[in-house]
Amino acid sequence: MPRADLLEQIYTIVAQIPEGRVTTYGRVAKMTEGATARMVGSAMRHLPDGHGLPWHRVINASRRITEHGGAERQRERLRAEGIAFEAGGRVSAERLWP
DNA sequence: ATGCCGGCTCAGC
DNA sequence: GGCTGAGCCGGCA
Repeated sequence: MPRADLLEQIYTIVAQIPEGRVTTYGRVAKMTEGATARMVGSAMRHLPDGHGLPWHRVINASRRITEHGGAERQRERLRAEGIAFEAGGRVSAERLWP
């Protein structure tokens, strides 16, 4: 599967995450045909402005926000959608999107 | 071609 | 739950 197609699949999947729900890099990766969690993370990082994708709804397998440049922004966006963080900065498992 | 690093994961302790 | 190491992927130097 060519890299461009995987990227397209990643975008399509991320675009489907409902508001107020989250999913993980690994889950998104598994829904594609061959992408790895790292590729998903990389894809999210290089998103241009105004893409409209809910990149903030993608968190790591520990159900936490991976520390990086825009981590703060991501946390705020999620909170704005009504997503609460449990002790340890974790997102409730019920918020996970299949 | 070679090597290193990444918004990651998972198996093993 | 925390720490470590491998994974064998793509992008970039």
